[in-house]
Amino acid sequence: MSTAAPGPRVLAHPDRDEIRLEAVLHALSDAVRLRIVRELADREAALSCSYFDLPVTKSTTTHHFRVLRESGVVRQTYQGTTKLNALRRDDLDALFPGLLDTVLAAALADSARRALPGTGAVTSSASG
Amino acid sequence: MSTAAPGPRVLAHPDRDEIRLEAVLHALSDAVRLRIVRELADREAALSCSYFDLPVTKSTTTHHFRVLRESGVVRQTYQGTTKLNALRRDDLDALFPGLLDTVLAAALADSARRALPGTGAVTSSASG
DNA sequence: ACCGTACTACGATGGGTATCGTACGAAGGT
DNA sequence: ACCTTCGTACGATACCCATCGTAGTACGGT
Repeated sequence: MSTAAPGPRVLAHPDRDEIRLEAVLHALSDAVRLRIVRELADREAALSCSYFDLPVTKSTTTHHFRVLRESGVVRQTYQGTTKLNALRRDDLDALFPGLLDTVLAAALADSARRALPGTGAVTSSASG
Repeated sequence: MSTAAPGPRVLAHPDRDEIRLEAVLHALSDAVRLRIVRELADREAALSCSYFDLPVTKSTTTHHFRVLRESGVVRQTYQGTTKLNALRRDDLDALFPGLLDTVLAAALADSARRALPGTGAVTSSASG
């Protein structure tokens, strides 16, 4: 006997038109999650959770993936013991054309910029 | 006598290269703030805080404007008793090209979509 | 000098959330 | 069967944050 229900192993995802912009932006406004999304976009493939080398524990990782899934940014599917994470690029692009790519480009620019101590460009502002 | 320092009435803004993507995304991930930013972009002008008819109290409004300012999304300047808020479009566009416009377009799409009950497009997902 | 308008500061509060540790469940290999 | 790997669930914690009300400051007009 299998005692009872052994666990459906099914993950709830928002439908395409249940995806809300604010939830997406919130999901992307965290450093760890942004890193995950960037990696997913770079690899252009579904990656397991353990693929990522994140500066947080496994529980926290689970939490972040859940936020990404529930906001509609990634789709998670079980593949044996591992769970594959794929960017919902089609849905995101359909709903918010260009948003993902622009954020990705911005993330690249942001991290590149922050890696440099001072490129001489003091920018401006704080003047008037 | 003016007792002491009457108050500099100067507001701290992040320098252009202190603006962080995550902070910007976080600032934009709130419905009230997104609404403010959309209005600012639509009017293409600096608007006073009281211009906005927001569903929150004045204290909360102040809070939201501060988040927008401290994240580098808006620039605030005093103009007599009122405070003018202007989108930092130049800085944002220089740092994250296209980000603001894409988010703005996404916000438009999102609110338009949410205004409609059901357009027939049941989307997909939730199938496997 | 007075008042009104515009915004701020402070304190409080409730809810969210990022983090952890530990214990558990599910799938696969030996 | 057993163990390992992968991920989840739950509880705890500390922090952040959106919200409010009230009291206060700054500026401009009368």
